Amino acid sequence: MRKFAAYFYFMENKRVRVRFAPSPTGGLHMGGVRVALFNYLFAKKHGGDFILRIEDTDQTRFVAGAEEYIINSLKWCGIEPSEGVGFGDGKHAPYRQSERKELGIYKKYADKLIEGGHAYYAFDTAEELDEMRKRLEAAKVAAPQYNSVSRQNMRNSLTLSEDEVKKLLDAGTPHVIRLKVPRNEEIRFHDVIRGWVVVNSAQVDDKVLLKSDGMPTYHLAHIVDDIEMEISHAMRGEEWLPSAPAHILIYRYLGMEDKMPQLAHMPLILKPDGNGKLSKRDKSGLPMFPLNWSDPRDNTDYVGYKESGFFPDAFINMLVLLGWNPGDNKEIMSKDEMIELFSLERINKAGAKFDPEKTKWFNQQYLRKKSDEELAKLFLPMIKEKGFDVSEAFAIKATKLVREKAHFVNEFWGFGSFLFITPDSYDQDVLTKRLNEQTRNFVVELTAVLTDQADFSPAVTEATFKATAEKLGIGAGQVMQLFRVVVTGVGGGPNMFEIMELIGKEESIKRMNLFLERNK
RNA sequence: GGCCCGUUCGUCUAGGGGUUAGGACACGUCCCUUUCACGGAUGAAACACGGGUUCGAUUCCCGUACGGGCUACCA
Repeated sequence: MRKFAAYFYFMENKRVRVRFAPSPTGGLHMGGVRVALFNYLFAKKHGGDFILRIEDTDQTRFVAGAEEYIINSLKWCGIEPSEGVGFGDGKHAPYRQSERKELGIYKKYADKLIEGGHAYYAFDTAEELDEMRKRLEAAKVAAPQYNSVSRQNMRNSLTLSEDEVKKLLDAGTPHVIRLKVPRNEEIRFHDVIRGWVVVNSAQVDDKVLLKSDGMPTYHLAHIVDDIEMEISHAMRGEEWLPSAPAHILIYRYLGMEDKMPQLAHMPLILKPDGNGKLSKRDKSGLPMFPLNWSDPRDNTDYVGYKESGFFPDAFINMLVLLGWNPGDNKEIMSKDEMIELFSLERINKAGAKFDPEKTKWFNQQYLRKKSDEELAKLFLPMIKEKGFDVSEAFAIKATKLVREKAHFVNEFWGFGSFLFITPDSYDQDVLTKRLNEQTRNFVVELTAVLTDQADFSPAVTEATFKATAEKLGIGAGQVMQLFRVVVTGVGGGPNMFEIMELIGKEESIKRMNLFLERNK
């Protein structure tokens, strides 16, 4: 408990404000959705704010349409920010970093660090940096990087004279601003999920804070924005853990450690087979994106969960349990229940492999909870697409029959096309096994009896079926599957007598006669 | 390579100094059922390894192994 003392202290004193801050460099991957989800749940749980900030500081990687895709994805998932790009500006607008850069917000902080002696100008060209790295590698330096040692041999405001620096600056020489990381200092920080983490500053490089195009890097930008937007908790992927010490230093040098959010580095989602971080090219057969995404960079179309027939609630339910659990054995949770049960302390440390099978199971669970009416609304357009103009009432009855074994609504047609189409072929295995003179006679007899029967309700037709079998001295079980093939063409499916009721007497009799004609 | 993080059934996980190590997915068997599915029952299946600490370690500590992440004027 002791380890969370600081955290609880924080909670009592500051309004919870969290953010999801993706870069518009491509479609929002399901790993990103999960980070957004955890932020959202935490904000809702504590009655706080959830902000969408767009971190578009890398102009070379900007992808048109990515921002809109992110917004649409969050909407579909029901993870709606209360503030930010696409969700209504709050008092901290703008929420796009490129726009904030125009306002000079980041430069101000970078200058403050320079003034304090904690950052410096560096004029090195890409070639010079490359050369440095090669030199260090050749010298077998364990960690070749721009740091307290190597910067002494580079062209920066720490090695150049004041006059030279001024001259270069006045001449508009391209330059960056780098963080001046101390040579040997223990940097200690607390992570809500991982506890205390200690890193020596010798491992941290002199990170670029402001790029030569005037844009801030992530390192500077997110800190400035988190301070200005009064972020209370910074939840992000584990891939940020190694740069967290540099971030601690920046807060410290800015004199704003008191404004630093609580850090929470979340475990990554791993590939289902083999190892490694889940990637957009995963071949598990399941989507990696919430919505269809056409990537302009590689000209590839990626299918989405939505278009694959997933319910958004099932999707986020699956996601929330990758690295978090409520502590009991509860697995199926509504969004409100997730909010109620969510806590940062119950997030795991280890990465979680994504399981496609279980993902499908979640969708099945949600499908089973929906009414025939709800599902029929989704099924009806698919029926019409196949060219069958049936009533909603018919679709509801069809849904009732075909829903049982389905994981997805888009499987309905495959499980019950015979409800709409008169079969033109029959399961040969069943015929080989079950069709003989005696059983064919049974079909002849049953057809005759049913033709004269007005009441086609399941109970009545079933009784007739059994009575006819008994009369001919055949067990009902002997002819049931054959009869199923007669009417539907296939050997499995929903209750036969309910199928007959739905397709109606006329169609049923027609199919039986058709079968007899085709199998003399 | 260096640094950081991690390691309970195949997978997601609960648990935590003394437990028959629990649940879920998937898999096997049985029951229910005209079939499939659902449901029910049941089976197989895990504390990475080695040292400590301790009366006792899966749980705490240290190593090792393995896995992951980072190592850009990308986020």
